[in-house]
Amino acid sequence: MSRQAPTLEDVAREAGVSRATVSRVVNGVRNVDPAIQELVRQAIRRTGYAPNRAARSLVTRRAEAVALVVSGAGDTSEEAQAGFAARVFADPFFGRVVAGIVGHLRPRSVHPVLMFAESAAAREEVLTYLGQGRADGALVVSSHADDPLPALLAEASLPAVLFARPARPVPLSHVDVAHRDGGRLAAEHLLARGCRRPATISGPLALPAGQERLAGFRDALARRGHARVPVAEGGFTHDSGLAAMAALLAEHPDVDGVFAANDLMARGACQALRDHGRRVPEDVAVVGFDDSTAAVDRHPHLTTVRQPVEDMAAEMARLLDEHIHGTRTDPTSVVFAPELVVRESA
Amino acid sequence: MSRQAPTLEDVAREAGVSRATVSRVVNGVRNVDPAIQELVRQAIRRTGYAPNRAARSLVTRRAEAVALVVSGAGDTSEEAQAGFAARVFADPFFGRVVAGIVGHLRPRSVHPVLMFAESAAAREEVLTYLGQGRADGALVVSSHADDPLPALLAEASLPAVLFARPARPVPLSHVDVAHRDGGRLAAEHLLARGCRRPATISGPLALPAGQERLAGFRDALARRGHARVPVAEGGFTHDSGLAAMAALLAEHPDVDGVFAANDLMARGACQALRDHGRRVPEDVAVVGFDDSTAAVDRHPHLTTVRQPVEDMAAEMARLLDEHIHGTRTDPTSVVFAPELVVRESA
DNA sequence: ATGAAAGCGCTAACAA
DNA sequence: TTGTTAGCGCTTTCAT
Repeated sequence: MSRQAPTLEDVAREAGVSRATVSRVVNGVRNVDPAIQELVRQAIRRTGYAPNRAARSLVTRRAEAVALVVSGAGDTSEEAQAGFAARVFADPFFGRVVAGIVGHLRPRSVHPVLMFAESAAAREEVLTYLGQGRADGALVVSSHADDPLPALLAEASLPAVLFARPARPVPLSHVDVAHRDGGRLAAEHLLARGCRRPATISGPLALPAGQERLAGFRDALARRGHARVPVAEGGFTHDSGLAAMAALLAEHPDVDGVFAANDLMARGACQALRDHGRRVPEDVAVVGFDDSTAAVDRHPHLTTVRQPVEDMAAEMARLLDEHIHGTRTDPTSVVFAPELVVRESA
Repeated sequence: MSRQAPTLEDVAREAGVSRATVSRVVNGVRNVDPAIQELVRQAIRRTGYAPNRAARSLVTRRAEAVALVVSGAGDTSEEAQAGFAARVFADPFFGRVVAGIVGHLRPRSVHPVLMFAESAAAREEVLTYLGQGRADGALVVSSHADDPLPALLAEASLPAVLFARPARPVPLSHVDVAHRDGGRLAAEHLLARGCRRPATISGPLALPAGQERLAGFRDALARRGHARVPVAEGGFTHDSGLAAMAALLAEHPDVDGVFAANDLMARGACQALRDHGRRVPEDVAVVGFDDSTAAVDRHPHLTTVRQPVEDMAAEMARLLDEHIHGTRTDPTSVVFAPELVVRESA
């Protein structure tokens, strides 16, 4: 709309040097006389020059941007799409992912482009976007077990890194947390505080995260003599946690400890427990998973298995960097250790 | 990393026409013989051609991307930054904004680049980013009353549209909801269902939204004979709502209706109420504001004043479009009507 | 209706 | 150390 933006040429003229020299100081390439460097810097300041990124990208073949794609599964209609974005963002987990990614990207001045891939058309769009070179690679967070996007990305050999191991193997790097260890941590804590009748609200068993948190919890309990542990499957949402807890209570009114496979469900469990006249943690101890904002956004603050999400997300970004720059070519998986955070609920 | 991407030139050779012709069919410019058009389309398919966006942007001077900036106020440190992103995303409100924006942007194949402007350095980055032409304009959502970004954007005459009227006037377009009308709706509903002792938990009074929702509520009540209404100021968070409700209860144990200036605080109020042995809505009716996911993510589902956030966000994107394309030059404000949604809590 | 050709602003050989 | 120059892939007059 406004004034015509100054170009390298303008700065060069202003400083009385060539375009190439200006380009060199802009890009911090050495072999430039300090005096001239200063001259150029002043000219840049005077002209208010800012490098045109399209021009640069055209020659460097790099967008300095990555797609941050939030991926679903189905062939959702336009209607459902709006809800999809809202739902994803409602998950307190996602904010930490973004924070971790931005933390890594920002110092490198690369920026995340937000994309949703909840339908076939949307997935196609992601591929096109990357194909056009508008982003150098993709960071993908799937919300479903059978998300087709990772495979598509791999097939097109586009640089991409996933959050969490996909349900079926895909030759793509990913980061994850040691879910089994997390389940174990929860079990041991419950036992250590004296629980005799532990139960669990698992995540969706179609997801590796759901299976493994459960397996870790069960194994640790089995090793300590609890062969059969009541399980109710949840869907990682508040309501499913509430319902699962109610079901558990109906079958086993004497439970005194619950491990919920995420914080949202733990919150739901707390509410169900209160609705049934049980105090947390006096009557029933509750351990969550994630350490999301949901863990401390109301009382009782949740004792929970912390996933170092920010670190994991930063590592995703780092891996993607390496794939983009060709420093790493083989798919790699980096697994982080969970950590028990003891608060009020157990 | 992989195969060299095909260019216009390649397609042209393949189809036996000139680059210009291929460009024309790619961009849907008429004046191209239908037969040749088909020929070119086939060549495109065969080669798997995808236009290089950097090259296109270089000549069109358009990035086909907009910055979606979430803006704070202070001069926050790096440390606090991580928390900032997580906090913003935790607000169920933000997901709807994103959904509305993406709904408008996607059909036009423009994409949102996520940026946080919570510190002076980060704000500078936003300006640079736009100055470099990496995005054509900015959609900004401020979380604080004294956010300096809008003024900076206006000063640099960069295309930008705000969500909500800024606390101090800035020559930038924005969308908003009629807060006063919303407050009035809440008051009338409470009265209509028989409340005799209404009170309110206001938003931060530094924000126009805080002031006006309160003013609308008060005015409507005053007109119906309730001259003095108990008010507790909250901070739009769950905890502040809980605390405010507790304070209200301490001073006025007989309240029978509460208008909370957003859903998060309404949830906090519900919890405080329950903690004090009051049933919702039997003993105390609660009305929220926003109709965010928080309104229905647990029981009782909230009766609330719905802000048509998706529509507002879409309108933001539309306005920005117009500013970018020069179809609109003067700052404009578009105000949406709120709507009462009656559910369980009142 | 189609083609030829001139750039858009930048980087990166290559020369000097 | 600095300058010259050749593109990067695309759109867009201007001819034809």
